[in-house]
Amino acid sequence: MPRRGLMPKDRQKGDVSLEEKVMIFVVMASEMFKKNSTAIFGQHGLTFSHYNVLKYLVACEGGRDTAGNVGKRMLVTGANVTGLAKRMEKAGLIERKNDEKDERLTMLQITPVGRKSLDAIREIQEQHISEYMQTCSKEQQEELLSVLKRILRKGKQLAGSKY
Amino acid sequence: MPRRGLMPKDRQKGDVSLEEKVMIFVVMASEMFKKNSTAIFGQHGLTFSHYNVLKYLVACEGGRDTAGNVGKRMLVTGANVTGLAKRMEKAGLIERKNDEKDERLTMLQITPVGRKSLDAIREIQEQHISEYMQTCSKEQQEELLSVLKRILRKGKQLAGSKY
DNA sequence: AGTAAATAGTTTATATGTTTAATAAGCGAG
DNA sequence: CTCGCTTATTAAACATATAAACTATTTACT
Repeated sequence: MPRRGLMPKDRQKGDVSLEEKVMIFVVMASEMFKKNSTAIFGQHGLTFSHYNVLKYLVACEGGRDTAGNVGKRMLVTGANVTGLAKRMEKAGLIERKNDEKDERLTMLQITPVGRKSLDAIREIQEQHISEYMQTCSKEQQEELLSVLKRILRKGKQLAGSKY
Repeated sequence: MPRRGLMPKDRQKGDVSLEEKVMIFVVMASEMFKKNSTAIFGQHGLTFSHYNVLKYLVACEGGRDTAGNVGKRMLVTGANVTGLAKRMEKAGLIERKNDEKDERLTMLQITPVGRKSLDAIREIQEQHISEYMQTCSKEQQEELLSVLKRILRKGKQLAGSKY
């Protein structure tokens, strides 16, 4: 029987390689974390995306950045940011206004309400995350982070210049 | 100044803990992988969800399982499976029919077209995944998988009996 | 200055995914 | 045989995502 590609001879067609298992579990762990986080954020009127935008903005100079940069960070297209930003503005979490120097730019700025929402969530989310991380040592966390960073960088490479 | 919770004294309020960084990168790596995979699957008329359903079904006895079990595997609610399964049936990837023994159950079964789609994607997706995994050793992959499994299990715990 | 190209966002159309709540139908224990 | 449980579907509302077409602005070049 002919063998194709890189499949080890002890792995059958229907089996799943270690490599694929790793990526499957990256995705499943992520999905589970997102769902549990969304449940927490929802109690404070935020979606997972809302939280991440706020979390990013609050770390920016003046609590503001361009729509484009937010999109890059969130790994989504510009059209997406428009809708997301509008919903967040309607919820009072951010403000949108054009940059004074470059009128093409839409600046997104976190509002006091947005900061308050983040504050309300901070402790419980830290606790939530700690639950997951209790399953591994600090050293394992460091290594996990290092590997994930390399995986993400590779992903960006593969995606080209989209993000 | 009072200190609250478990925040180490050398971390400022706006900073991100190692623990949170790990989870952020789990999510970002997952999102990036999903996007790149979706681009590949899209060339064969599949979404990321479609692929995962097919991948699961093909490993099942007779290429079939209940809608409920598929939902559990995909970490989504039943209502979601209904819509997903309908779209996949319309695309000819699966068949839906009631179980003969228990008429409550909706069995989802992969069709020859579904199998062919999977076959068409297999090699390129294996190559795609290998690209990511070239960034770390087999030993690191084993450890990564082991940690992710624990994280996922913890996530399921936290979610209760939903999945 | 004037024009072309590049950049940033928005709009539109479409598809997909998601949750909650209400409903329907079948099964099984008593 | 009927009550309660399980399973799945439906419906409504909304969030997310993409591509393609379009507007407006800036920058580079002649």
